[in-house]
Amino acid sequence: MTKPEVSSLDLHLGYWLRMVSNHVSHSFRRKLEHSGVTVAEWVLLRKLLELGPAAPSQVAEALGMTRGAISKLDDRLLAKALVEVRSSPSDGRQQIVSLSTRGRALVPRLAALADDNDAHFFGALSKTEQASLRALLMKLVRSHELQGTPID
Amino acid sequence: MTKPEVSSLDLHLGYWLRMVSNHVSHSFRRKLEHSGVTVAEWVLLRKLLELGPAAPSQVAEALGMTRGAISKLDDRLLAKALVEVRSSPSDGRQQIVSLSTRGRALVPRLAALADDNDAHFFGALSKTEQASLRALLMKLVRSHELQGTPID
DNA sequence: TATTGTTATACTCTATAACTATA
DNA sequence: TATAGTTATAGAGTATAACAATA
Repeated sequence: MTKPEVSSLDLHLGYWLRMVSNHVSHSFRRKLEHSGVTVAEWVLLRKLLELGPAAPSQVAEALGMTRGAISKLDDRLLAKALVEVRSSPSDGRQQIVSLSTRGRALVPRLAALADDNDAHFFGALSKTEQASLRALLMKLVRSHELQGTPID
Repeated sequence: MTKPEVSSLDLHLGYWLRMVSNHVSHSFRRKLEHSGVTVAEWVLLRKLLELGPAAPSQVAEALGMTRGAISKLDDRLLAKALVEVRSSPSDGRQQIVSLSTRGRALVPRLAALADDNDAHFFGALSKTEQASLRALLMKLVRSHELQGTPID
């Protein structure tokens, strides 16, 4: 027994991943503050731009979150007039959420902030390294069929 | 103008990083549940093993967290009898937190869970790819002098 | 009954800032 | 005064589960 103990104390990839990711998100949160939008809200707005008008449950599915969580976010975005909600003509239970004009105008500005944030953090890597990192992350996403962003 | 709009909608490395990291952490949280310890508590326990007996402020510094946050975590770990706290003989203000016998016994078991989790997620990558990912993350950590794990 | 969305409740994680007790 | 730690407060992010309306 050669003191195996905590074999891989500092070796967990998950640990480093979390550390880096948390710093990136934290920094992004700061950048978003000025626009009065949180990270979770940004992710939802961004997904809505991608999906177009969509039902909350569809968004929940796409983001890997619960309907309750999406409902709460929708409330906040509605209060900020960044999305619009209407009922489905075909199914009275269903709603359709879409970006408002204001929301559609805001998304590119937020995306620019995300660009800045990316540039700041990943600028420490060469273009080749950035591409490698992206490829590795995408491979993990595909391998596990990660469907969402449980922002958490 | 060739509809630049949200130029890099799906191109943000930060986005993918967050997605993967959140899934890894989420899965780890599930694994930890059985042991009655949260992710943040695990990180603190792990750091305490690394540092040995240490003052809360020292741990806060090492993890890039506030003293208030550490204080709360210490409370919880104390309630679970996983750490012990004593006053510094030399300075009445200062305290010294260390793993209890029970805590010391637990850490390797939690590390094993972290191993499992890593294996599950990063097993989708080859050994070479895992090494690349690690190297890239470490480069980012070093470049930005990330001192902590603002778990968040 | 099954499904859509809402709401009530409850955590975790963390920050900020005010406060207490030493030094 | 300055430092160590605590506490009060707040808020983001999210889950679970019970519920209402509609199908």
